[in-house]
Amino acid sequence: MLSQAEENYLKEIYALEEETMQLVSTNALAEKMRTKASSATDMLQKLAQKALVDYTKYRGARLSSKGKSKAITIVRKHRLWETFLVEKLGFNWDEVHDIAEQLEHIQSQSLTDKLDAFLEYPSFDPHGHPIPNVNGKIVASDSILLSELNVDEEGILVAVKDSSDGFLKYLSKINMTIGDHIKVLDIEAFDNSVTIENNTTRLSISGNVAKNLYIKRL
Amino acid sequence: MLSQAEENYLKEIYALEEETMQLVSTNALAEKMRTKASSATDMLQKLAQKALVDYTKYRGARLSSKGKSKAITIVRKHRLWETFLVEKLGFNWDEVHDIAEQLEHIQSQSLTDKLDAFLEYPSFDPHGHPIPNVNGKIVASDSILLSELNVDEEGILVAVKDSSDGFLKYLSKINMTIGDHIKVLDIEAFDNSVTIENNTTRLSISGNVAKNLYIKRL
DNA sequence: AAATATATTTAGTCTTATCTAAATTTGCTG
DNA sequence: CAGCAAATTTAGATAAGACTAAATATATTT
Ligand SMILES: [Mn+2]
Ligand SMILES: [Mn+2]
Ligand SMILES: [Mn+2]
Ligand SMILES: [Mn+2]
Repeated sequence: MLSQAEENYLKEIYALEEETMQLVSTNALAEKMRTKASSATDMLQKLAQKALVDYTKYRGARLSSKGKSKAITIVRKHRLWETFLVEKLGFNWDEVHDIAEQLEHIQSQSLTDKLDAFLEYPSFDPHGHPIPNVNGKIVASDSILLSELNVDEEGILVAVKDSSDGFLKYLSKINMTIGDHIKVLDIEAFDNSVTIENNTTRLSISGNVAKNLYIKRL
Repeated sequence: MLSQAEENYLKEIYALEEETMQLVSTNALAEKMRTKASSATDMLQKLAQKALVDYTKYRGARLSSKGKSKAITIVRKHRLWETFLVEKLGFNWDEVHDIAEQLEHIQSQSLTDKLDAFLEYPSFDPHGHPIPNVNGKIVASDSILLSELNVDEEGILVAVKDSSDGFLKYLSKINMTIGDHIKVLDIEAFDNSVTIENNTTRLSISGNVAKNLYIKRL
């Protein structure tokens, strides 16, 4: 059985691999885990020892198939719990991450499966992220970042990239949520800020914000 | 914030105090925690240091009011989660203890409160044990053990004392659950076994079983 | 290709929670 | 009340996971 620390590292290695499509470096991992490079090295050595990652000294690591399957199980639990917290307990989408960070470590296959059934097998969590099914299968997404849209293009906001408290609270403040219909009205060349129309409201968002919103083209 | 180990010890000290109404001894605590006396001593010293227990070397320990309130919070969470698992997810009452043993350590006051509301503020868990309310208040019980009933007395099974898997599975097997109407037909003097009528069925249970069933007299 | 900068690993320390073995205290018995 | 047994504490070790400082490897510049 894996410790919570091991599980958290596996999940982060998985996320970094998906994001960069490259070997995960010690520094990148340490930064995400908010720890020191030496700690990341220790953990990579241990995970390699347990055959959960393929790790080459000084070069970086990637998940083994065993490690990947563990990581997906944890992601599945995390997203199911987030969905439970929002759908059943009435939390806001910006309140659930830290709680799910704990709940994802509860060890019980039958609990996960019954929770999944109770929620009626959801495909996406409150942030629009896909929930792996019981076999670890994840629905492919053809969404792109809002920053990649051109003027006059439209789409539906299907997910956020950054799901930090701060970003989610900002979105709530500007009244933007998953499912919104968005149209690009203008793009400022000098700072990449984007003027959009959303819910018949016109507003301007920074380039950084635009890079954290996943849109499905209409 | 308390570690899981500290929380588990606090909960067990609380249970032992309630059960024996005496100072908790190192050996008794170690046995319940399935650890060694030296480990229990270490933990008692740490808990005393944190003012969660009043502890006198060689004499034993009792919870401080701070420690008791922590313990009750953990018991509250444990029993709320057990109720959730049975009522909402469809687990059997003999499957939930180990999962709740993990869930009780999730840190989030608002989660506990929202879960309580979602379950409509239950007063008892699936084993008939009272659930402390948000202020730590526990409903007093006037139930007695089945072993204390005399021949011809009747009552309702309101709770189990032993809530181990094995005991609960046994009760399921003989078709006995919380809420059953039970009448004592006969008591064997030589081994304290009890013949009862339950659900119009007559059956015999051992003295040990009778000592683990809480009955409310009719 | 050497020099420098950056990334990574290693060595050694710390804390928590466990254990075994040894020392100490308490409590009971003769 | 002395002596022994049981209960409890202390001492010393171990493992996980973190940290700092030092060593080493890799990458970038001249
Ligand atoms: Mn986590
Ligand atoms: Mn999410
Ligand atoms: Mn527990
Ligand atoms: Mn219970």
